Amino acid sequence: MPDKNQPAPENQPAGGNVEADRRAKLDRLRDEFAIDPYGQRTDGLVTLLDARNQYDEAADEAHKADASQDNRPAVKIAGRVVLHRDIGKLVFMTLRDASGDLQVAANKKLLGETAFKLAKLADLGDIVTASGKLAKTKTGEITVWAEGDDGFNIATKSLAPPPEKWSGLKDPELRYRKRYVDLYVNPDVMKTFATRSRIIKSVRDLLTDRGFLEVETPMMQSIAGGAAARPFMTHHNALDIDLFLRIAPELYLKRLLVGGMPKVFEINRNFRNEGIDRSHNPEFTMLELYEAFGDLYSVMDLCEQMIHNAAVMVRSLSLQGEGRGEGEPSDAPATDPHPNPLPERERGPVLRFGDIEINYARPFARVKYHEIFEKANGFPASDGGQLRALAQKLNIDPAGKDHDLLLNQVWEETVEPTLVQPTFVIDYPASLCPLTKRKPDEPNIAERFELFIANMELGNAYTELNDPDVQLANFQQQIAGEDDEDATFRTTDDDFVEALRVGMPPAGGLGVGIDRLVMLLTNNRSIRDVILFPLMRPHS
RNA sequence: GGCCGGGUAGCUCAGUCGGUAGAGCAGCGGCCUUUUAAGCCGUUGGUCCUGGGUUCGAGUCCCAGCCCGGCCA
Repeated sequence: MPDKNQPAPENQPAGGNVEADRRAKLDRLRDEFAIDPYGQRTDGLVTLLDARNQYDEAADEAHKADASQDNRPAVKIAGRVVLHRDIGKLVFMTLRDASGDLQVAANKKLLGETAFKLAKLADLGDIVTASGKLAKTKTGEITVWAEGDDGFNIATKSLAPPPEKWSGLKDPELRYRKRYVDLYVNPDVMKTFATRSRIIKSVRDLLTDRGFLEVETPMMQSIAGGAAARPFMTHHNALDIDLFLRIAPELYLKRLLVGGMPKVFEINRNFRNEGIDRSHNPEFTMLELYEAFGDLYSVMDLCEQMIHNAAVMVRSLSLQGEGRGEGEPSDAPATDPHPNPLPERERGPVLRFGDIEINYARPFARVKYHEIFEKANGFPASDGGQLRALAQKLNIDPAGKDHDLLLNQVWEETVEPTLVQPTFVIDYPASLCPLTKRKPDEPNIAERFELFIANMELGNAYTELNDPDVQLANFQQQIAGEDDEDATFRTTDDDFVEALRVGMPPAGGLGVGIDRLVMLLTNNRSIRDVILFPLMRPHS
């Protein structure tokens, strides 16, 4: 056994002597206990939640009354040690896995000598296995009482010093950089990402049930089209060509409609070389879908159903959680400062987002762009004089802007803050949406909607433009009209125009920001809390 | 891009008026068979983000920079 009192070695690793102490234990596991501190396959494990649910109160009571009666269920479990209480000949540990926490007791009388020594040797952060019977302690805690020669083992030694055991890992920078620690230290984080996976599955299930085909289109494109955004650039060596990471899959998905796929969708990453803030990460996940012979309204119904379904699913998850005494939204206050402003209607789940509650009952509100402007501001959107006056009051410079552009800036300032509950805004001015079909009887109105929830723009949809001549003219006008540096990235996608010449059926198209949807449904105010590894500047 | 806040032990945080760097947890050495953040005794551990400056003396004051967060555009 190494001398514990010897001075710490030189070249101490970061973490003071903690890692050195743990490396000494690693050596002991190999030399003294002859076990592999990095483990191997283990069959027959159950999750900590499953183990807890197998506890049999009657069997426990019967055994306590008469020790010769023992029908208590036995389980084999694995988990990370998050608490370790050594009281001599008895050691209590709290293990954690993705399903929850469970206490293990190592009793010198029940365990083999080696297994008991291992239990005393285990450190916070080690991944251990235990097998034994389920029984409550004096204080009523359901506990696995490890038993036998193999009743306890260290499956993976952790060398890194763990975070503080009840304050946990709080520093947001460390949480994002060391997400692998954040996930096990902060159970709400695990829950958010489990819910994220379920939300995406819910969206995917609805679309595949409706006959949509899931496809993958290029992320590396020689022309970055389908949106107005600055792309990332890269280079392919063998072909010696510059490529862009895509800013949108739109132009490829539409080519699939041309080819005869009637309903397609893609859930995948887009990349935009722009700023980072609470709602923007350079790579983010979008759903885009296209439905041949649909239009704005067909995809509106689909969008509404999709978000409603996801909210119902999340609500049911949190109700299950409440049953076990967990599952409240991560930062829900202990006492509700805004008691029940909305009754939970039979059809509609209600989910908290920050201080507000969002009711996802169908149908969502549908409002016209101009009407809601007038309602918010008290004068018609067509009134240029009042519009300019209001713009100045809002510190928006009207110089050089045409009516609709100025209107939209004022609209964003004055109307968006009112759009809290799920609301489809329709009848956008056509000049703001050059890539959208016009209403047949109102050429100044675009067949477009945007969906707002909690003041965030969540979805955007069009009746898609499929006239190749109009599309080509729009490309050319867009390039001619812009002389900022972004314009260097804009190129007419001739092949896309060629595809439209082949003929794309009339179609509805929809885009939904998946990260924002997850933020809403999991009550996280920052996109970094719903992306596992948000982009951070590298550290030395 | 602008403004504001933060960066001190592995983690969570104190640090007064500028006067030799602190606590809890973790770690290490002990004691302990029903603990719940176990407890008790002892104890190790510091590039105070970086670089300049002021000063007899800087974690603290000043300047510049880096990183993170928040608000705004």
